[in-house]
Amino acid sequence: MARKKEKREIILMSAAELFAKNGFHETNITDIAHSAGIGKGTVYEYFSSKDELYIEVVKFNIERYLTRIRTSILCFNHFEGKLNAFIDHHSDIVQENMRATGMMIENPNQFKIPNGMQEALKLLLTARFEVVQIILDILELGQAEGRFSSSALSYYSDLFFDMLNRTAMRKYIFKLDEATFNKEKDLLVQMLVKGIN
Amino acid sequence: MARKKEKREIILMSAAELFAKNGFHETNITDIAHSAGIGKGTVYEYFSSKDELYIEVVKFNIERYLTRIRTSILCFNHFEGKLNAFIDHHSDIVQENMRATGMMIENPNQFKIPNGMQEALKLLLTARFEVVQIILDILELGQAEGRFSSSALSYYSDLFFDMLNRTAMRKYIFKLDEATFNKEKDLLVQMLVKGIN
Amino acid sequence: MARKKEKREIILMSAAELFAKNGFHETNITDIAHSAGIGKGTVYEYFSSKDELYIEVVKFNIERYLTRIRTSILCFNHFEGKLNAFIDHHSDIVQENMRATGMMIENPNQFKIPNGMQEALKLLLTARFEVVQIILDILELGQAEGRFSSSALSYYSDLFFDMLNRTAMRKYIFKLDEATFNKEKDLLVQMLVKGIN
Amino acid sequence: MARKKEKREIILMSAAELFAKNGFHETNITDIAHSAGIGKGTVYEYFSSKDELYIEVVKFNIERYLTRIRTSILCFNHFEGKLNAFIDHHSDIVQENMRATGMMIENPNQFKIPNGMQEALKLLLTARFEVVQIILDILELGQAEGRFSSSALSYYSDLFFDMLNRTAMRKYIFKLDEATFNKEKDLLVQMLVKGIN
DNA sequence: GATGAATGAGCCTTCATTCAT
DNA sequence: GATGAATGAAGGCTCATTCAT
Repeated sequence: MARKKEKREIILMSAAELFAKNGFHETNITDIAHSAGIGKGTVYEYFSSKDELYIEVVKFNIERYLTRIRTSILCFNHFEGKLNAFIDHHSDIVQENMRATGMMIENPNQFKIPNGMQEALKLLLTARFEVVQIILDILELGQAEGRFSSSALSYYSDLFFDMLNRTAMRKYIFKLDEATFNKEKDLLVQMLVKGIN
Repeated sequence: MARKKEKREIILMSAAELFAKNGFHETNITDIAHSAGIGKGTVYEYFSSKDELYIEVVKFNIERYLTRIRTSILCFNHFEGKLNAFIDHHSDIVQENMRATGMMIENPNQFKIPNGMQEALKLLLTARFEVVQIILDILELGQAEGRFSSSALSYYSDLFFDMLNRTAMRKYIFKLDEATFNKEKDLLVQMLVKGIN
Repeated sequence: MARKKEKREIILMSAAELFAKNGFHETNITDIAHSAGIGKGTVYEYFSSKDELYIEVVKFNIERYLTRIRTSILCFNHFEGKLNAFIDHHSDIVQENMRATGMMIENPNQFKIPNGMQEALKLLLTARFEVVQIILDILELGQAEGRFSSSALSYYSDLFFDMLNRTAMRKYIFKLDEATFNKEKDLLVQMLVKGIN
Repeated sequence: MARKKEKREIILMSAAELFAKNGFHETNITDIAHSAGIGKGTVYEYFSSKDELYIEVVKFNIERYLTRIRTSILCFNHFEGKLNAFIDHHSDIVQENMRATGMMIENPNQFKIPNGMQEALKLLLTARFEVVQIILDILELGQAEGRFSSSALSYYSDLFFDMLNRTAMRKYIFKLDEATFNKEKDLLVQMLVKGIN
């Protein structure tokens, strides 16, 4: 079929898709193996348990997300460029995720973690911290550019992640057309700069 | 033990606590019954299935939340008063919920819905809509008071719910002292009025 | 409601109907109580268990059947009259039972006994023995009247019960009209007297 | 242990035995698995549910019965030969079934169908129809051989199945010796030909 | 005597995991 | 390394029976 490295990745991606679409408990190993085109027992050659597989899926998703966001903002040098790139790619990822998983447009459980799975939780919290750091860097750049002054950029960065995420979700939840969505992205940036004006 | 009405409520509250603490799948009927101090079969005298019980818990939580928020803002007549009341009570509810359930302070899954439980999902989406409406009313009051002008209050109201929620969560996640938390609440309102400034 | 004696009978008849319609396991005490218009606990005032209730229902059915058959043949003095009365009343009982219970016309399980319920089984076997004795008396009368001679009337009596029962069932299974059914009753008696002829 | 085909059959036979001995409701999957020498979950590898397993057992029993009866009468060319072969094999099957299942000799519930299991009921009714057809073929052969004349062979065939079945049951219920049983078989055929003589 | 709320034993079924091939 | 048949723990749910009122 493929080399060891590749088969592991196939399982990981199949699992990522099914976990995203159906959640942890509603996804079973048989389905994952079937979706990956391999035998049930083979999953256990690469992952020691369903829990571990889930952890690896979380890691995989986080890595993919961070890599993409970081790459996307790399080629911009200024505040606005970086911020827009961040917003656009985050929105795209939300969109792709929803399309790929056929996720109910209204489903707010994108980042659901099975209770008690502490390790996955820690990974996600750490990842959020890293994302917020990226945002903070952008905001500090904006401040250096004189767009605004604030001694609370750390707080605002944290908040901004939720604001952006909600803005991206809104597009799909409310089936906004591109123009309206762009308007909302502007409103989001505006809010940073001068509040609800 | 108690009258019929009361026992239903006892089950509901035990279930609410366990579902919140451990999630739907990790909570079993035996645990709920045990926690409610009753026999397993008794749960089925009041709720026809685990799913139905879950739905009722969601309804119960929503009702409790909305009633409390609505009551709390009722006695204020102006923008700032209502907004602060909303913020304070939402924060308190988050705090109480976390204390009551012994929820891992880092747990972001407060509003997790088991996959496929469409009815619970709808309830939650409707509830969010109602909360956002409450926020919108407050923002419109602020606008009437001349605090700001905007033709996008609807969008900002939606966003504000996440901003506030995150602000409330931060207090417990980062174990902020009261002073710092109050500072962040101020920053939140400030952001509305004049952006990151 | 009624005197003790009467309430017992109400339960018995409700149970008889439900057991006949749905079988032992598919009938529960709640349904019986409801159908009898009393509380669930009250059933246990009159019958010590579901099993005992079932036994009593079997006794009740047997008694009713035997009484009716015996009464019906009493007023006839000769072979043919008694035999026809027996056939007609047995058929009527089968029919009534089916109507009363809304029994699937194709259901062959009229006399189903829950496995392991030895006492009910014994009652039914004893009852069959009594019915066969009634048939034997009639056949012996026929022999005394010179209709046929046989040293094996005991065997034939036993067989005759099944033959008659099947003949009665056929009417409902195949939805035979009255004329055809009467023809088959004639064929049944004929067979006794001169075989398939 | 055995190949897939064989294990399915082992489960089927264990289930057939237990269902026959104890009935549907008094037989649980754990017992079947234990009796088949396998784990409980394994049953569900071969049958999707207890109901399906029951249906398959009914099919299995019918198939076995029909095959055997058809084979046994095949090598006889004349009425009496075929009829006796039918009678003998039916009796043997009743006997074996009773021995194999340790069935209470008095148990009349051989063909009991759990209420509401419509599919099993249909299978059994169809099977009876096929058996009666076999009997009809034999009787028509007898008529062609001039043993008797009748325009109601269809009715008599239907009746004959019950007559024969009762004759076979009598042997075991009343613990008849071989001679008496043979006498009764003769009486049965005689009855066809010339009635209770 | 009458009631029905409470109970828990028992059963079907699922599914993560193992292991012989 | 790959497989999937086999397993049994675990959980939702039913219902006969009890007992306090």
